[in-house]
Amino acid sequence: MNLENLNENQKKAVEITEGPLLILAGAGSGKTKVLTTKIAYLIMNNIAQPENILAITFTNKAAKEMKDRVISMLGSVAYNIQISTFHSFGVSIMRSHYKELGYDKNFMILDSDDSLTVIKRILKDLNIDPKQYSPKMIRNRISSSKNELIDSSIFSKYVKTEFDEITHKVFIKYEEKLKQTNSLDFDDLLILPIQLFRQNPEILLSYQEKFKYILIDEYQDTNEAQYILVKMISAKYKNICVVGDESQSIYSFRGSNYRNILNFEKDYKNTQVILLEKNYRSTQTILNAANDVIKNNTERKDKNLWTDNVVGSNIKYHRAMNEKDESDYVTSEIKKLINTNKLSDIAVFYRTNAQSRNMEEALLRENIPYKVVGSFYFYNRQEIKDLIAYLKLIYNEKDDVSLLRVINVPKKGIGLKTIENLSLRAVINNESLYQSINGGKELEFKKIIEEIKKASDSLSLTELVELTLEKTGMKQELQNEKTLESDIRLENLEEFKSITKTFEEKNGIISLEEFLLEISLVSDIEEYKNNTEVVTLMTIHSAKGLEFKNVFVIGLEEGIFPHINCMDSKCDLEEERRLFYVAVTRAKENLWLINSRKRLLFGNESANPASRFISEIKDEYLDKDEFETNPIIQKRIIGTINSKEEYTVGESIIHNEFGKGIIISVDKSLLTIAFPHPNGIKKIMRGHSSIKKV
DNA sequence: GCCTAAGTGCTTTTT
DNA sequence: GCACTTAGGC
Repeated sequence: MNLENLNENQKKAVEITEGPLLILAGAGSGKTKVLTTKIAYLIMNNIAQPENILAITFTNKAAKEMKDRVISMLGSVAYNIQISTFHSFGVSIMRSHYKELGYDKNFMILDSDDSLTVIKRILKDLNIDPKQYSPKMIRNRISSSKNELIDSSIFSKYVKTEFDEITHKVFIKYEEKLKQTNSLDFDDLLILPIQLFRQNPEILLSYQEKFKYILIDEYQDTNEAQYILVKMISAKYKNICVVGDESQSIYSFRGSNYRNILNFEKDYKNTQVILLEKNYRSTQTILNAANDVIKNNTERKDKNLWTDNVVGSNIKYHRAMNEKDESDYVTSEIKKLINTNKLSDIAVFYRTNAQSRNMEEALLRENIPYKVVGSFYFYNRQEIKDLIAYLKLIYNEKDDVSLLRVINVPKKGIGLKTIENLSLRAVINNESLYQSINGGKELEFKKIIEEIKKASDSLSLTELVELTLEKTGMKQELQNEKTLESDIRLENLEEFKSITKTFEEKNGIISLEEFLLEISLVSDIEEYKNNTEVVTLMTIHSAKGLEFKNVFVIGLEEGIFPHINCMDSKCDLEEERRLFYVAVTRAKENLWLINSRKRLLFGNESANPASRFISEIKDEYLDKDEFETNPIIQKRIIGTINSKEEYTVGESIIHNEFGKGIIISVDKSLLTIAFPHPNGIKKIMRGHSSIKKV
């Protein structure tokens, strides 16, 4: 096989096929090229059969990209290579071994929203006030525990605070509920395979024998469960090749631990290490800027990323007046690019999903086609969620969560009372809600589901969707409504059918099971579309692993990026900096860094100083476009507080947490108060703690 | 049981 | 600004 187009180290990385191999690959150093070439090398040199190779990536996007590349190198044999995300790999294990773990064949996967719904319901059952104990926090706590392989019984040993105690109670119920409804959450997809392997060494052995060659991309982002899973499967042959860069570790909120990559040599004896330091992607200027920023992090291995690409043009820094002005600026710059660039060469990155909206509005106004990657907006629409809930229930009647969602959709007079009775009966008889239906208006509902179920065997997926929309009355209801709103909903449902159609065209005859599994892991509509000639909008997290000729990073303000929740601890701040590093190193030729003096945040106007990351870049690499030097922003926290007392604007008060402040506005019982604060960040707080008149 | 208005809290990031 | 919850009238 011809490895001529690789450099020395890349070549070595491909040729070392036996034993543990650690590839420390800086941004843009061609690691995907190395990985895909390595897979091709293994197969073409008959070292491994396609089915002996397991390649794991982090995002669906990355998996798809790798698969496409391998297919173009190897042709159809490549279809037998398991290239997937950790989670979809987990699904494939569960589909073969659900029995050993006591699940039914038609298990369902809950996304994080579903998990939250389950937890809210448990809180209700346990009479716990969700305002006092945030369901989200409980969910996150449970999820991170699971990712550390801590189940509820182990968790009991770590209970210290009252919150822990509540979490523990909910944790137990949550486990019960999921098992009872034959459902798995995302974390189960990692920990159940581990449990399976621990309990059944012979099954583990079969996986070890099957996957003799293992490749893991973005190893710095693995969490404990993923780390253990990989370790187990690779234990026999130890042909494990991991690629990563601790400077790009950005998933610690999900339990990822970049020390996994720093410790790889200790974990796997006789590891060979290869450094890929030459960058093929970016101009020298962009690379210099990235290096300037990342060197402010203390916890990192020293890498020296270099390139022999051209110096390139300076990075453009623009400070806009407000968020509208910001997106208008980006749009006008994009318009300048259109003549000489493909739209697919342009990307806009932001820190939080909410920031896409202004950008979308501006692009819509100017008729510039775009796509928002990783937006679950479509699947989060009420009508789509309802439809999916119906489909899930048709597939798995034990799915109580879905049943509760749609039992009264469209409205048929089934309210709280009915559901309470139903729940009670279900608990007593230890059966699902669906099973416990035996009369009333609910029976009508059950009959409809039964009818669709019966018909489903002889229908294609798209036909099944159509039948569901008709039999349930969802379609009729919307057609009768005849409002703008209902029209949009109908359109969305049509769009859903076009997704199932595309799906069928791509995959042939597809079962409801396969479809539901797929959309539970890939709930991003863009993955199913082929609209390639568009500008790409996405969060920096989704941008990892990708590259674009022209990159805009917006919202570079203290409090947004670095995000306000990440500014307190050094460790979080370093992760924000790594995130910024990822953003910058996506750009091949041109980079814009943009922020705004003022913006509407949570409905309040706020003024944030420019992100510290900008000042970490040497001035010589920046073309600054701001019509005044950065003013020293007045340092204050703004708090809004409920109060019955009479206050007037301008009055001084004392707050028991923030100290002295001044009333800025009075709106009914809502007060907005300014407090001096060293960070210069506005913090919105409402409805708690007391203030006193001075 | 359904509808509406008022109230409340909230946004990191992904599978 | 928005989505979600809750209370109260029908």
